[in-house]
Amino acid sequence: MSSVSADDDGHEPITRMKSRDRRELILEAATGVFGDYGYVGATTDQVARAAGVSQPYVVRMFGSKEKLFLEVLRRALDALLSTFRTVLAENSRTELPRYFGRAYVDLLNDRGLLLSLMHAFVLGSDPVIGRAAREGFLEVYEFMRNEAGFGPEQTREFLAGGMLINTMVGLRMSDEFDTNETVRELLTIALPEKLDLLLHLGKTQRPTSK
Amino acid sequence: MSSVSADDDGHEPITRMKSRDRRELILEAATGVFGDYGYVGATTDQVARAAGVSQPYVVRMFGSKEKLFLEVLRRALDALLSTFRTVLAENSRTELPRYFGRAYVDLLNDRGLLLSLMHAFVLGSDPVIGRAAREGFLEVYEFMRNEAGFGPEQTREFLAGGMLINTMVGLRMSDEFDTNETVRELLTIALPEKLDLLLHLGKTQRPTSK
DNA sequence: CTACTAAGTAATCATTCGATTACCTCTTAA
DNA sequence: TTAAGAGGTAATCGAATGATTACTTAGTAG
Repeated sequence: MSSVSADDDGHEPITRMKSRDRRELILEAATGVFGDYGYVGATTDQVARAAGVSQPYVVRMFGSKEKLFLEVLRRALDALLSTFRTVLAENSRTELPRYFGRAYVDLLNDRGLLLSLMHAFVLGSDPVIGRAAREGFLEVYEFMRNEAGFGPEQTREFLAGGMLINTMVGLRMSDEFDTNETVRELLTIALPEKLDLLLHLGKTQRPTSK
Repeated sequence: MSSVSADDDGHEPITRMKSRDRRELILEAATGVFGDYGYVGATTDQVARAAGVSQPYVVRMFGSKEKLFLEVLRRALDALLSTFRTVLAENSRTELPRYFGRAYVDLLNDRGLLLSLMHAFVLGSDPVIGRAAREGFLEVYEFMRNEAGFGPEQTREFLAGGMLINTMVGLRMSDEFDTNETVRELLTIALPEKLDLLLHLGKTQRPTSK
């Protein structure tokens, strides 16, 4: 969730914002909340609170919870792809996989981003979200094959590694890092360098109440 | 979901069963439903209908939706591990990875089994389900390392490949197989042989109403 | 037979949640 | 200065859902 004023509770001088800016704020908050609870599990009220606005405002601004999630998904994919494109532009072709890997793990800094993606990837049965999720995954696949010039097996390896990382994150496996030897082993294996990054995201904050 | 009398609607001579058997039936139905809609998205009523019993009966038999899901998760893990143990016992150590891979994909025959696992793996933030899911994943990891004798990198590769397959299934990517060239490419790459199996599971049946 | 137990349901309740409505109040252009 | 539009909320609604309660009825042991 937003690192600044996580619990934007109370009624501090809610400064009026241009709706574009407010929209941005809400999308960031929503990314965090959807990442933590999933599409179905998250409530528009949680998003509203995290963004410091009222629940009806969230719904009205995006039309529906579903449309809000679709925007979150879209933004997450854009962030992922644009990150990769930057990496692609700044590095030589050799060693590219390693750099992509690093960049991917770096995306964990944007709390909720990869988690929201992950949640979308499991919603294949949903008529509208499922379609969007499939198309999103395919975009990434096509980027690898066509833009980055990865071969089939190289692509498979990369995507598979990414899904393993996603799973570790989705499971909040890092929460158990210093209490469980096996977890340490697993995470060390699963994360290509950058283990420290995962660990310093802070233990998953658990809002006790919805 | 159950292949026989999928929609056990109406009030056909509901033969009374020993509760052990009924329990089994409900667990199978629940595996399918949870696989399709996820823990939060699935309703106890959907499970009940799929099992051909009333909703209160489902809740009473398992205590709560949460406990029901935990049992589904437990069974899925047991099925996975016992399958692997069988493979392990029947084959020589060399070529083991390939056989595990096949066995894993074969598990797709048990509709909902891998999907339910996948759904659990994304619930890390849930206090009780998250813990169970982490422990479950660790069981699989430890099996690979200790029982199957996989090395670290070999284990990583295997788990990563598994997560990629899970993602393809969760996304219902195969639904698009014959309408999208890229999907064909992706699935061919992602699935080590056994592609046909994934394709013949039947297009995800979509009950239009909950 | 009969009475008891286990299998199973109908009815209904309390909550939760997304959405809608009706309203308020800043900001700003003329 | 003021009207109007944009930013924003309080109140509330209806549907969905997990759970509970109070029953009914099929087996089955004696």
